[in-house]
Amino acid sequence: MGHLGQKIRELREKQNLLLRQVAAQLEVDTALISKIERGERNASKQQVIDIAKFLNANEEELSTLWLADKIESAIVEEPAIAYQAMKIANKNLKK
Amino acid sequence: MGHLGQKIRELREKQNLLLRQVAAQLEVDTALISKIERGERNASKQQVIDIAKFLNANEEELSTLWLADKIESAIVEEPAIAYQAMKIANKNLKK
DNA sequence: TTTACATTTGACAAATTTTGACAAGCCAAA
DNA sequence: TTTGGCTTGTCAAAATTTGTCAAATGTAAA
Repeated sequence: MGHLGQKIRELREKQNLLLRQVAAQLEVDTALISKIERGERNASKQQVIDIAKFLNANEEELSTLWLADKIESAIVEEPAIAYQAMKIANKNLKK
Repeated sequence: MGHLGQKIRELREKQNLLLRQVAAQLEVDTALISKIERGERNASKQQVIDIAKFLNANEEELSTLWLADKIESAIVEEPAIAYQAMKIANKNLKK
């Protein structure tokens, strides 16, 4: 787990930014950003938006990773039936 | 939303059982079963198992619907990116 | 109509989960 | 060593979820 966190870390390091700087921008503790990057905590939707902006990243891309993490944490306990369940969920999405 | 609830109601009515009877079996209030059937509340995993047993239903089928509901509620706010996110989640599921 | 149930609804307290801060700890580079 | 960046564990506050209760609503028979 941690698609979003991995991506954030990658983006942040590529720009030589410190956790502290991202944290300041979002007005949260450094520890929280650390946890988000390592997938120990989930970011809120607003935080994803703010991070995307600060890191000059594509907001939709980050949001997609964020949602993927959410889905993964929903299915992780039930891998055997996850695929079928996603098929059902996806089908009804189209309506 | 409410794949599981719909199915439960269908099974229960086909067997001419009352909410009260299902509730008694699960040792919960009738109102809760009503809410589960109408998708107003989520059942716990254990409740899904107990209901499947009591209604002589396929446990895996009900669990799948239960998980589909969970996934749907995760993606419902982000329909535009849901498909892509599911693809990512599914990909990592295989590992 | 009344009556008798079955179901639904809304409000609520209790329980659980999530959230973010804080402080202490770790680790690598100087 | 010290320094600076990151990580970790713990905690209280906030938010969400859970199931119950009582009242409301629906329904079918008498």
